Amino acid sequence: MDIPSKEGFLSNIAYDSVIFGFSGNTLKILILEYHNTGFFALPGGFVKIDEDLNDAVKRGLKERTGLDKIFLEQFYTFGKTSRKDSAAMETILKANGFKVDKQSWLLDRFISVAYYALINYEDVSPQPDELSDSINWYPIDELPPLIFGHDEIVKKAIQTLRDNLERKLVGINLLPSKFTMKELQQVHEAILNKKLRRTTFQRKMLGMEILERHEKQFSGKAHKAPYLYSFNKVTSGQQ
Amino acid sequence: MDIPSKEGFLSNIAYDSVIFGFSGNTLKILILEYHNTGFFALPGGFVKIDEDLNDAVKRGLKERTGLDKIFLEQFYTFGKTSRKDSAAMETILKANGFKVDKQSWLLDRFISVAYYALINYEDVSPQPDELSDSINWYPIDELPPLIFGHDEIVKKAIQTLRDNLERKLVGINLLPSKFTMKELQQVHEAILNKKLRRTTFQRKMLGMEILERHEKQFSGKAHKAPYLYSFNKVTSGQQ
DNA sequence: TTTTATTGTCTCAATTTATTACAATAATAC
DNA sequence: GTATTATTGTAATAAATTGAGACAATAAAA
Repeated sequence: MDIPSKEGFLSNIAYDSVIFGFSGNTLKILILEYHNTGFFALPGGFVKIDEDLNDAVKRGLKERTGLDKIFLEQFYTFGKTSRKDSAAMETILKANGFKVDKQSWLLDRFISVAYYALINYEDVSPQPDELSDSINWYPIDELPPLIFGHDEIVKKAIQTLRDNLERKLVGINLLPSKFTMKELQQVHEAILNKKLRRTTFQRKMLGMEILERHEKQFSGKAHKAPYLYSFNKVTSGQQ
Repeated sequence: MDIPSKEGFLSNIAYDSVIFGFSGNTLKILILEYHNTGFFALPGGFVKIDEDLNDAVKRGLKERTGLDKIFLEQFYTFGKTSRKDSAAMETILKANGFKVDKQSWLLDRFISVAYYALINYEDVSPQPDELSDSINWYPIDELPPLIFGHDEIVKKAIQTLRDNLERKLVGINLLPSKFTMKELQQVHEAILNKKLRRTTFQRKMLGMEILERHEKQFSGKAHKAPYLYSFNKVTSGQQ
């Protein structure tokens, strides 16, 4: 079988996406594993000749998660020559039954534009692409080693998410449309990896005047029921 | 004359740099003008096949400014298809006496990784490249219209600089190694485009404990001489 | 010697943030 | 039913930060 054609894609340019979800009080990332190689990597892809870069990333996310409108933000472009790993790529292609030509565009060097996405964990059942075996959620502190320098990309994604958390209140994008104050606090705690003070957190969130209060949620627990909140404006990093 | 050869450069990838300087109490940017076209643009360039992206940008800056170690930070990668302007590029090439081939790589679409640099205005005498006529400082609120979507790049660069100013105290990189508190305040005011309170500003800067105080500067003015300060740790966005 | 303009620092007020306290429940245990 | 338990929402107070003004200390000029 021949390698997928380069036709229609830009050369030397790729994107990678760090897709965050929140479940079991833990921040998780979608990682894919390539068929019969033991190689793990971030989901990524290429840009079509006549496609906006951001649209290419959205297209890839749609294919992987089925989701259309999600929080998505570009955070860095990685361009070190050391990122190239032809041997790993060759292994992956061979494991997928492709005939490998030394001149193949896939063995070439790519500069990768990295994005992070925030999605509601419950909304997705991730789909692997044709080269990969599986795509699964991994807690951010239990990631397998990643190829193609993707470890560094994840590290910077987490740092960016932390930096943006307060300024843009991005954590909301990891929750369902209605959530309790406690859930929001747990998201913040998972991202920052530290405990926050309940009263201060609550006052700060309400003080921002971007939360809308709804009916109470009767949890069945032996205590006062919490209110549900939703976000009352669009916070999207999409340009 | 034939168009410069594509040989040795990555395809579809370029970089653009927004180079800030501070002079006459005003924030300025280096803008180049192409020979006989009336077209203005940011200085940019291409990445060699076996060159790190960051190194390519540093190389370009060195050629334009003669400076080696300067504050440089990547801030966004622009990838809209609408950025392509083959007509303008063709005009530029013709004005430089090149035979233009419709297939030329220079007429192709580029995804541009944008960087901003902060330099000490007095340290440079900018050099135009072979395609351009001149390279000059322009106050940020008196820029000519720029081609290739560079207006948008400048806008985002200024916004990034503002966002980073307090967090990273980047303004220092626009000054000589020794400076007065007043000069530092003027840099901040130029970047934020608003007046700051002298006493509050001074207390905040000194409170950060990253300034070192030196001997007084005798300015020849009829008042108390100010201390000189320098920055006591490296603040570089270089990766 | 006095005047002028600016600098460095202090004080007090205003605002913001942290911490504690406590009343209000929704279910449970008796 | 009534007391108990585990939260939640909010108010009250303390601590920290920031804003605004005051003032003494000059370096040079008048």
